[in-house]
Amino acid sequence: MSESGAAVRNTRQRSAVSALLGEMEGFHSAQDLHAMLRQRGERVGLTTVYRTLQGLADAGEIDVMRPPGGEHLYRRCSEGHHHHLVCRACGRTVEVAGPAVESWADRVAAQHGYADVSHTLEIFGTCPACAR
Amino acid sequence: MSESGAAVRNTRQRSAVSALLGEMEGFHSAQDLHAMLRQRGERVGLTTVYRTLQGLADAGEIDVMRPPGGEHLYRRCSEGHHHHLVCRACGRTVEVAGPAVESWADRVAAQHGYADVSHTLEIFGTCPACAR
DNA sequence: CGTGGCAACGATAATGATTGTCAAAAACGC
DNA sequence: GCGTTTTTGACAATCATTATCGTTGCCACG
Repeated sequence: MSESGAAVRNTRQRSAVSALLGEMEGFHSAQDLHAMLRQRGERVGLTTVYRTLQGLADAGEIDVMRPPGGEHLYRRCSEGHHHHLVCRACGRTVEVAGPAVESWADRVAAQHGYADVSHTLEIFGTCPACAR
Repeated sequence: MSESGAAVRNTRQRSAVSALLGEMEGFHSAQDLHAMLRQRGERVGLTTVYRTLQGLADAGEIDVMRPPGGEHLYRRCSEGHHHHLVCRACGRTVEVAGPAVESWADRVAAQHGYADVSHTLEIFGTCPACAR
């Protein structure tokens, strides 16, 4: 028992999910991803997909969105803190950064004495292609 | 058959839900509110509570939050656009306004050609009382 | 190279909030 | 009051997510 109790094992299924996320554009639900893995012939259980996605999300390697309407959507994103500009119609997503927003949120929270601050921000709109 | 067929009727149940929201502080789930109405002796069906809350939310009279963990939370808020600073531990909520954020969001969306823009923003932290 | 411990897997059942259904009741206009 | 139309509400249905638990396979160490 080494002191680095990571104990995260490298399994075929985990690799498959991670690889799939690497290729995909945009957000997809857990069940979507599961279906795609099946189509590819990868045999991965739905439970495992959920578990893996949660693990990746906890590790900060993917982003989670909870759109009104039910399912959680996951996506491999660039590193660092950023937010999303999402098309209501087609789902096309643009990553946006807003340093000013980050500092504003921290400042406002601090003013009210709140500590250990985080925030969520999503921008919705209709993209140029769908606007027509 | 008139197209202006709003026809929103004023019912005892609707008043009860609205009144309850007026007295409550903080966010509460639909099932919470339903239980409270029951305790008061008001006889309102759970289905109706959901419907009423949705109606109020659509009308912009209350705000909805979807915290990680499941249930939708509803709250009567001050009018106008604002966001929430929520304590992770006790749920205490502060309304905050950030005109700069609004314009930033609109500007960013416009830069990418997105139209009909809206956004959601929540700030989470630990309030002074819970920090100790 | 073999083996044992332990985490991960995965099929299935359980959970639980939300939504749909539809007959009966209540509101509103006249 | 009366008829029409909306609303109500008990219950069933939906459906994504989570828990369960026996099995499998990874990994380290002998």
